[in-house]
Amino acid sequence: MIAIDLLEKYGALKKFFAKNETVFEEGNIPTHYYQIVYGEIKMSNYNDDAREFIQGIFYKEQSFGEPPLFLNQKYPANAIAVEDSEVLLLPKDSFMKLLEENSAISIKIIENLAQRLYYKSVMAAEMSTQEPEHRVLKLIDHGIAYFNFKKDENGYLISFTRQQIGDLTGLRVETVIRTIKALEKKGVLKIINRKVYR
Amino acid sequence: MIAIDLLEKYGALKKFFAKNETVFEEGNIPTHYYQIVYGEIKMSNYNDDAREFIQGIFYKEQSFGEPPLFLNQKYPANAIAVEDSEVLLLPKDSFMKLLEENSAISIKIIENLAQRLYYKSVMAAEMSTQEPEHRVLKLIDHGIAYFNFKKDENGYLISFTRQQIGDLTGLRVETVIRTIKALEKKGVLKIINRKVYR
DNA sequence: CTTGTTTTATGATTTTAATCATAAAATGGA
DNA sequence: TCCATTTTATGATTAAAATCATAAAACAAG
Repeated sequence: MIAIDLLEKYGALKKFFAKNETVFEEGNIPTHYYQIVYGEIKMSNYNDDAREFIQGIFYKEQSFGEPPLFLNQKYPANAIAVEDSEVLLLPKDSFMKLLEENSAISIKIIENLAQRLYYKSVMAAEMSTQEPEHRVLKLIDHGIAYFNFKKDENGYLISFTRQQIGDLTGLRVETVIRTIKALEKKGVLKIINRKVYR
Repeated sequence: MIAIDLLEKYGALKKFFAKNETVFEEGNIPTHYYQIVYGEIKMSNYNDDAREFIQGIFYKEQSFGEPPLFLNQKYPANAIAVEDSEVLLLPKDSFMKLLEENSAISIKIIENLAQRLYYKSVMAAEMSTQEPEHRVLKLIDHGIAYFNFKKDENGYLISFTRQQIGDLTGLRVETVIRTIKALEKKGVLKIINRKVYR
């Protein structure tokens, strides 16, 4: 999102998070702007009986956790490293100073938030009113456009586990497995040794 | 959100929308920034079998429909006047010019988008993993904080119909009615001649 | 290479909200 | 004021996804 050297000019420091390590927790008050150098971070909630809902998955060059930072509100979800990752941390005050002094960055932040809001709007409508096949397909098609899925001779490889798809769509693993099978039967996607292609 | 005189300085014009009139439709390409002078506008989707999902309800001084405007993407939902309303329309080019020349407004836009993203995040987690009582209560408590619910001697009057609560939470009217009854029995809210108080 | 964990898989059963049916009360236009 | 529509309401039934149980395949860590 923001150029690394610009962030460092304002005092951002790199921090390493091992796989499964927590970056911040639900309920914490935000203190920093976070931007991934490399790796993969997920933001998720756990409900009363430990069921997970994944708010989003973020990859290199992407930022996360800004909304509560701007609002002085508690984090609504946890951020956890899905794999070994390096993240740039910039203290809030320095970040706000950076924004003030670089107006082009504000537009970038706006576009980024707008993009995430757009995704949430589309998925919210899907999750509330559509059946599993529709929901899973929408998530996959969104993933192709915005996550880093790679294309090969079989099509786009959907690099999510069935559990992750479930946690992103609010469905159970078994339902996702059965739904993906049904979608394959309909010919809208392929399963080649357990991997899903679209 | 943005001062009316500033908007008008950049060429914004007022437009009247009668109750139930459409402001814009899902699939349209955005051309203007919209800000409500007075009235009430809802944004919502209809799924394949005409079931509605309300993305949000907006009141005076609030703006709506910005995300796709910034992204040059189609509107993901319809905007309809819930009651007679007056809306300020500013063409996209003028709006972007306004933003460039008034950096403080960018921060306001960021905060507004952050707020809406925060709401969507919380509701998405609720809708995917929580039971009806939890979902309805979360919506009501959010409404108290961010919609214009009025407080009197009985508590906050929840000025949503049961149908609207259903369309905002992804539940059916009958389920909402039964859920509200159950919540009343538990003492977490009151029903005084069919009106809900919290 | 072995072992523990995660991922994918399938069948049977249960639960819960949706659906269907019906109606009284309230509201809003004409 | 009357009539059509919307809102709230309740009971019975159904459908669909969750849950439960179990296991093979794949993967990761030591």
